[in-house]
Amino acid sequence: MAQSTGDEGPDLTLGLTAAMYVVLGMIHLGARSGYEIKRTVDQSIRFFWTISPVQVYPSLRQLEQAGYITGRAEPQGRRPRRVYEITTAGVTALRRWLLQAQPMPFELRDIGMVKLFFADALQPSQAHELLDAVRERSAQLLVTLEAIRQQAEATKAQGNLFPLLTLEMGLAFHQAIMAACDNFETQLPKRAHV
Amino acid sequence: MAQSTGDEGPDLTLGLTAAMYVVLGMIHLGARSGYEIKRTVDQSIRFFWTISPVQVYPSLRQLEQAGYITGRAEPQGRRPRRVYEITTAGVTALRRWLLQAQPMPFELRDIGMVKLFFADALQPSQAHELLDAVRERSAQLLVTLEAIRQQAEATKAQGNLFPLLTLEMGLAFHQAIMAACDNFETQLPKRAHV
DNA sequence: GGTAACATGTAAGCGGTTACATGATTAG
DNA sequence: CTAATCATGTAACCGCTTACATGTTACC
Repeated sequence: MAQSTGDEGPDLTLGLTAAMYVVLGMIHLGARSGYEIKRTVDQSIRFFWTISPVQVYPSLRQLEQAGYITGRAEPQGRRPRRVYEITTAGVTALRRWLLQAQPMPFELRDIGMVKLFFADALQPSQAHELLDAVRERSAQLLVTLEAIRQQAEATKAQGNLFPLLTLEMGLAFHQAIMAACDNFETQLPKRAHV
Repeated sequence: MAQSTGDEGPDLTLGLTAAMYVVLGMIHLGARSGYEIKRTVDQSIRFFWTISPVQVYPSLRQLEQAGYITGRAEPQGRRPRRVYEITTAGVTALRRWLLQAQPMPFELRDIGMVKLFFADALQPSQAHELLDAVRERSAQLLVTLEAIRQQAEATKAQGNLFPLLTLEMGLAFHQAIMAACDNFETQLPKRAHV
C-alpha cells in the first residue's frame, strides 16, 4: 500500500504510533534487542509510559520495514535473538517526531486519584484509609525511582541529560502528592478509632 | 453471546469498568443528566481522567440495569432529557469500589514526558524548545486548574472535601514540573541563538 | 438570525491488554 | 536440579477514541 510515487516512501511515517517511537527512541539510546527495549522502558520511563512485549516485537518489524532500523540475527548459543540499530533515516524520523508541535495533550489516567476524588462518599475513617493507600503508593514509587536514579546518572555521564530530568519530575510529583496528603490529613475530622 | 443460562445474572457487577464508576460517582455528587456528567468530569477530574459522551450514555444504561441508578425522562420543552439518581445499592457499590484494595497501579501515559526523555537526540537549541513546550503546557494547565478552584471550594462548602484535594495535587504536580524545567534549564549548555 | 450550549446517540476501528505458548541459558 | 532470566511470539478480546449524525433551546 501507499505505493512509492517516485519521490519518497511508504507513508508509515504518518502511521507510526507513539509506542513505535518509544521503541525507536530506546534503540537510539542503545537498546539492542526487543527484550532489552522492554526492560529499559520499565527501568526508565515506567511512570509515564508502559509497553508490553506484544507491542514491542511488531513495532520492531514495522520500524525495520520503514527503514528506520536495521536488524540482524545474533543468537546467543541456541537461543534466538535479533538485534537492531537505528539508521540515519530513523534518527531523522525520531527528531522530526520530537519537534512536531503536536498538541501534546496532557492525559493522565489514574484510578487512585479518581477514587480519592470520590472519597467523600466514605466514612471519615475509611476515607483516611484511602488517603493512606494513595500516599503509600507514592511512597513506594519514590523508592523505586530512587533505585533508578543510579542508572539515570550513569546515562547522564554518557551524555544523555534528559532521562535524569524526567526522573526528577517523577520524584517531584510523588513528593508533591505525599505532601498534599499529609497536609490534607490535618484538615480532616479526626479519625474515629477503628 | 453470554446467554442467560437460567439463573439470571448479567453479572454486570463484576464487569463494571472504571468509567462506569466515574459516572456513578458523579451522579452521587449530584450530576443529573449524561451531558452534565460529561461536563462535570471535564471541570473536575480532567487531568487524571477523561470520558467521552460515547462512554457516558451506555454506562448510564448499564448502571440502571444493574440497579445502581434510576432514570426518568425529564425533557426540557421539546428537547429530550433523561435524569438519574443513585440508589442505595448504587451507593453501596460505589463505596465497595472505593475501598477495594485493588492494585491501583500508577499508570500515567504522557507523550510530552516521553519526548522530553528522548530530547538528547536533538540539538541543544531544539531541546530547549521542547523543554519550553512542556513547561508552557503545565503553565497553561495551571491557569485552567486555578479557574476550577472556585468550583472545588464551593463543593467543599457543601461538604465534599476531596475534590479540592485532588485539585491541589494537580496544581502541585504542574508547579513541580515547571520548577524542574526551570532548574534544568540552568544546567543545559547555553542555547545558541536561533 | 446565527452561534453556542444542551442533549443523545450510532458505527467503525485501533491500540493495547490479557492469556496463552515455547524454548534456551544462567545462577544458585 | 530448579528457578529466574533471556527471548520471542500468537490469538482473542475490549475499552476507548474518532468520525459522524440529529435536533432543541438559549443567547447576543
